[in-house]
Amino acid sequence: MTLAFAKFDPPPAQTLVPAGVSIRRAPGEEIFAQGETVDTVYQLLSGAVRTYRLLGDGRRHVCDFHVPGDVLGLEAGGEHACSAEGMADVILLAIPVATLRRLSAHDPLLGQRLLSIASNGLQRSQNHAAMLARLGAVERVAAFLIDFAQRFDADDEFDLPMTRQDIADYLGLTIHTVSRTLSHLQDQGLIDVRASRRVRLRRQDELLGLCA
Amino acid sequence: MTLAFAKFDPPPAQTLVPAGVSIRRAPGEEIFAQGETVDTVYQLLSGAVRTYRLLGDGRRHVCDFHVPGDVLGLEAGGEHACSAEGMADVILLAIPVATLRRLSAHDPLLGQRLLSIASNGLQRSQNHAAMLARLGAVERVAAFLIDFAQRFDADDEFDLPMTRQDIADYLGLTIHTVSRTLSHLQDQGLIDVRASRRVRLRRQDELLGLCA
DNA sequence: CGTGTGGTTGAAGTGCGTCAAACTGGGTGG
DNA sequence: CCACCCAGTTTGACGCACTTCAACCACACG
Repeated sequence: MTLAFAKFDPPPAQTLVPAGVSIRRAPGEEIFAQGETVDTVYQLLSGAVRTYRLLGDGRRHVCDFHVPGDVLGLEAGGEHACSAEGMADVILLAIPVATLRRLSAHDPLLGQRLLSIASNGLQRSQNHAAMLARLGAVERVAAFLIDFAQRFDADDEFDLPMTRQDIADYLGLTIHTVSRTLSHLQDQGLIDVRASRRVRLRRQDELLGLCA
Repeated sequence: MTLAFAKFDPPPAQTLVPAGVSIRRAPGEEIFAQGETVDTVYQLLSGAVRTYRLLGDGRRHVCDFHVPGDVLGLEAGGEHACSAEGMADVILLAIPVATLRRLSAHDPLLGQRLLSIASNGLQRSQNHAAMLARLGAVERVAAFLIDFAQRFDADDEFDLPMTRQDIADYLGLTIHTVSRTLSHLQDQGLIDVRASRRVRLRRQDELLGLCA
């Protein structure tokens, strides 16, 4: 658990609770699945995770991408509304909900912390919904790049841990449109796609201007 | 406050806390506004409320419609991410966040209640996002009608408290598409639009089948 | 009876999806 | 070392669903 921290830089801001065990997952491996009973909550220590839902007819919707420090699986009903998978090698802190409930019964601060995590998730989801409802393809891709850069790296050049299909399913587009839009932004000189997974943001201010 | 309950049937399941004062708002009147500091949380006692965001260029996105019993304004950061307005005459219970914080410090059950409210909101928002990302106009309108009927009324005929523009801004469509889609569903015999605001669901099962 | 707000409907335009094909880089085996 | 393969990606041509533009309609209110 502390070992997991040691080799990464920077370490997650803080662990949710001084409890739980760290687990490891390979890329593409399932962490929890849509419909499963929620008995464990996870905090991502390193790597990157996607959460997604499968619709009735097989269409996929990526709910969010998660970075170290994020808490996953803190959900309302008794069962998970999303599945979660690593997009790279992933280390997580697994915390039984029973433990969480027990601790928060005596620690109002933890309760507030959990509330704040859920509220933050709500806010992210509402941003996401607003984007899907009202922005065009260029605006969506620009918003995605800006958001990703802020959350993962804060640098202006970085590697994307997800495929074009993941991005498309997150943005409500097809891989074709995502690919075309990235090419388009490159033609405009706003970004460099140095390799399919490696991107440099050249005019972050202009990208931001595109996000409405 | 109890007076507010008395004249409505059924009354909201339960009040959040035995505190706060009831306030009244006219249709279209603001309850709180995007960007304002969160100093009060509201529980809707009667009427119907829309929460919405304005994007940079004036486009509007309706985050959700709220029914009696719903809690509004429980948000993460220090400020509201949405504005809230009544769509009809509205009665709300206004609870200072300071009160809420004080009570929840000594009542872990309240903390869990708040967490569950926020998680439910998150789940609704994720459903909403998935719909916006992946469903077509007919599916969106069908999903909206089914959801609304379940939450407001549970009957198969009801009045919509919102305008076509509200629905369009909620579904990520234009009023034209919403109107056309309703006409289309009526032509199929799935619904009756008895007046512009009054709808009857004739084949709820088939509507449900459209929602993927 | 005139005016205004909200809703419906038609015709034309367009942004993204679909279909189809070519490309790229990494891995494997001959 | 090269031939091959394969998943992921890019790009083009075309079609369609939804938007846009433009009327017209319905009902409430002064």
